[in-house]
Amino acid sequence: MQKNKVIVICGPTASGKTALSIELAKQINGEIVSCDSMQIYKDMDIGTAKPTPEEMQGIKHYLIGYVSPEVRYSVADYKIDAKKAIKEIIKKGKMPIVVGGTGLYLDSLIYEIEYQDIKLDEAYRKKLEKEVEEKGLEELYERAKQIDAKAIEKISPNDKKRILRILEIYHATGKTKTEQEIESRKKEVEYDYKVYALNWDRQKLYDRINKRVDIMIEQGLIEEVKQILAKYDTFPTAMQGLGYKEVVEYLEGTLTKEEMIEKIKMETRRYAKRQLTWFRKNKQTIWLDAEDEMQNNIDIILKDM
RNA sequence: GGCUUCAUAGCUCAGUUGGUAGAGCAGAGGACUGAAAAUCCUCGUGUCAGUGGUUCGAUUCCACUUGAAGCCA
Repeated sequence: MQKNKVIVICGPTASGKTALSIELAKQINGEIVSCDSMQIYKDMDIGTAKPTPEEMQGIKHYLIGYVSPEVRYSVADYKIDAKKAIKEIIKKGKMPIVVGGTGLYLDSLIYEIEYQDIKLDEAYRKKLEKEVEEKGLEELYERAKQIDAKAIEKISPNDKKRILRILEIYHATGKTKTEQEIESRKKEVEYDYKVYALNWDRQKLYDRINKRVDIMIEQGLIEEVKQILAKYDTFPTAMQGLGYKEVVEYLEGTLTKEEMIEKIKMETRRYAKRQLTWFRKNKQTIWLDAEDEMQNNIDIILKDM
């Protein structure tokens, strides 16, 4: 049986994914599934560059602004939500278009990675964090090495997050990370994902990022952050968002306004670089020249259909 | 106008008791399976301001020039 096609538009931040995907959706009767770890949150609109209703032009978007910033969201949640959205779109007889820049989330779809149904053990993570402080990361690194020597080969002794993760997986499931990863890739990929990535001359992309940050400030990013801080109490992951944590530093007086703006620009440029590294890894990806006419790129996508 | 100090990587600065130089930041490349807009790894040749002089050899010492900062008038 032929698999259903799912179009994927990825690329670094500020590369024009939104505009291209909406135009494409209009031409092929599509609907859009966002693949963005920050646009999922409510009330975080300006800083995450969510498409506005006007921009959407009536095209339905899924997985945008539907989670409270107080919720701890993860790739495992995303996988479930995105698959559901894709299924729904196909059921309607429309074409699903996955759009976004979060490489980890995207991989969960295109490689059909299966996550076991386990919750994060907050208490255990806190305990580990405390141990790091008291005994040092080295000791936990050694412990992780005992549990899963293969996984630790690829992990730096400084990579706290991944070292803790090895311990957490073992604690929660009794399995090693290596074992778990093998199991997670057993299922056949359900859809025929066609992955396109937008590419820019680096300097031009950076100019766009810089300009976009200035616009976010003009549009009221600082006010948006103030409102979120007033409305919610905790931010397990949402405050990792670029722009948000820097505005918080500014509000706390750690940074001047100018320093804050420069820092957001710089961190966003680096983020774009990391995104490009991620997307370059998948050799099936078809790269589109974002500086070309939009319709030319749409035609390239249409030709493959 | 006089005196003093400074001029080294894109930026901030070390350093060479004379044998052509190295940190941080920026930047580049990479990794990535439940925090991922996160987290982590690797990568340092540049007329050592310019022109002369001393010297086997000058970025280093000397003179002058240019520029910057400070002090005195």
